[in-house]
Amino acid sequence: MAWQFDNERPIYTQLLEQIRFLIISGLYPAGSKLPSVRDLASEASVNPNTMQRALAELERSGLIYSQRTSGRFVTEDGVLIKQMKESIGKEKILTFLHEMEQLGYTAADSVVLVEKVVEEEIR
Amino acid sequence: MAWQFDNERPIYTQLLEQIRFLIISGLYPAGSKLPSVRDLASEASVNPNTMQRALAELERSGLIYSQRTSGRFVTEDGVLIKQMKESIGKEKILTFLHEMEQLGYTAADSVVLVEKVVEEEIR
Amino acid sequence: MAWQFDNERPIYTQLLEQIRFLIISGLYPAGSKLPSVRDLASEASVNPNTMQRALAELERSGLIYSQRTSGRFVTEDGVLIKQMKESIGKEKILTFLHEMEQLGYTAADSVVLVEKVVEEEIR
Amino acid sequence: MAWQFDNERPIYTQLLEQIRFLIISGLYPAGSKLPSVRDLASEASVNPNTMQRALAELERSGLIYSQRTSGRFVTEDGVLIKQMKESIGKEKILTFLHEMEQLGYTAADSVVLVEKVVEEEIR
DNA sequence: GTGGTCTAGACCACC
DNA sequence: GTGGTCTAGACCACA
Repeated sequence: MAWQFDNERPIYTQLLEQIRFLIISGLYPAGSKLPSVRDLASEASVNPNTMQRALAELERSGLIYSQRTSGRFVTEDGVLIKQMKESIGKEKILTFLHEMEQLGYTAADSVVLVEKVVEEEIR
Repeated sequence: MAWQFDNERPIYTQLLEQIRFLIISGLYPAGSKLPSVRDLASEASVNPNTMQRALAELERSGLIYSQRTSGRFVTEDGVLIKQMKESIGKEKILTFLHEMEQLGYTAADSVVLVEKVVEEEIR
Repeated sequence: MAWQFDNERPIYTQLLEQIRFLIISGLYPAGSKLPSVRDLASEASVNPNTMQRALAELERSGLIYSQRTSGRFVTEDGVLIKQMKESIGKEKILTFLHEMEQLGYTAADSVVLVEKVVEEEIR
Repeated sequence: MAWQFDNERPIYTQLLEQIRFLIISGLYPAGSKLPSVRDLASEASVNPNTMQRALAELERSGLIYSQRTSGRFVTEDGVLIKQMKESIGKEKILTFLHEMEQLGYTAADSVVLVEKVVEEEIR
């Protein structure tokens, strides 16, 4: 896994997103145990406090839970994971459409443009 | 014009975007004179310095220029305005697609999802 | 004559420099009569007040003088004109050398670099 | 370091130039950490905001970058630093030659005059 | 402690 | 009245 960050946004946010991706994509399957904070932190070359914060946020969202003695685990609730993915995705789409409107494109315009860009990318 | 801001991002950035929208959408036509910094600032209820900063950034992008003592004007270059709109739009699309991939959706998935959301919105 | 200005410096300064050039280069010969402020201003598309100020500064430097009733004239003192040219030139050279030192180039470095640039330009 | 300013040009511009000199000359080596905004500001006896602005401009040029919470650093790209020095130098030379032409000196004249002034200075 | 943002208020040159 | 600069002082998120 390539951990890399930009300076524009908080590190912990970017950590959160990347770990969330690992879970949502199934690389960290439902119910599996996460590496320790220390290990995750050293792997990502960040301060353990920062990693801690990212995990705490993920815990708040319900995607992971911590077992006092034995560490942190991905939720066993596969449905939750799927819902999470879908709701975040929808959120991103709405934000995107809103920003495009902000630029003067209607939702219909945006659809067409996205299709066009995707086609270009494929070529 | 309804000037409103969220607390997540710098105000000057949001000012910039909103003014840019006014230009791109043609509400401030090419070559037209902008209100003075002070007027814009008071209209948006921000400090003149904050507005100044937003305008300075817009100036750097070439969308507006300032005439030492007579005020600020929208660029006369209509083509530039159009290009700006398109390039910002494309940028937003690419960012969006990237974030969706980050969530586990392929570009093709994203297209379908956007279409679906737009349809829902219309209903 | 092509009158054109940039926004970085005061208009009257740029007017001054351009008129000074006309005198120093002999296009406005020693002793000759200058066009009226109004004519000069309209030709340069600037406010007469601005042109007035430029001429006043030139007058202060001794390059021109005004005859209450009959208008403004270039000084008859050809030597003064020549001296002016040389002293301004020397001033510019010293400023230039100082700026280059500011960049980490010695005076000797600067000489070599200027020669190199001039050669390139010629080619 | 002797921080001193003239009143003709914005302080932030002069700060920028002086810090740029420190970098270009190697006094602040590639990759090294700069003092904090506050420290630099107090050292130069200017308002932190003014120093901030100078640094922000330097950042835009690529000579330095900021690490959200750990400070600002000189770019690690030594080549960029060298290129910057050369391109700024060339720019200054072209401006100089242009100004001299404006005075009625050809490029060849200018070369000779610069040499003469430098010789005088040495004596 | 670090960079970053914002406000309030002042001053300046220019036209 | 216009843009531009500067100061002083405050607050914030982040690490």
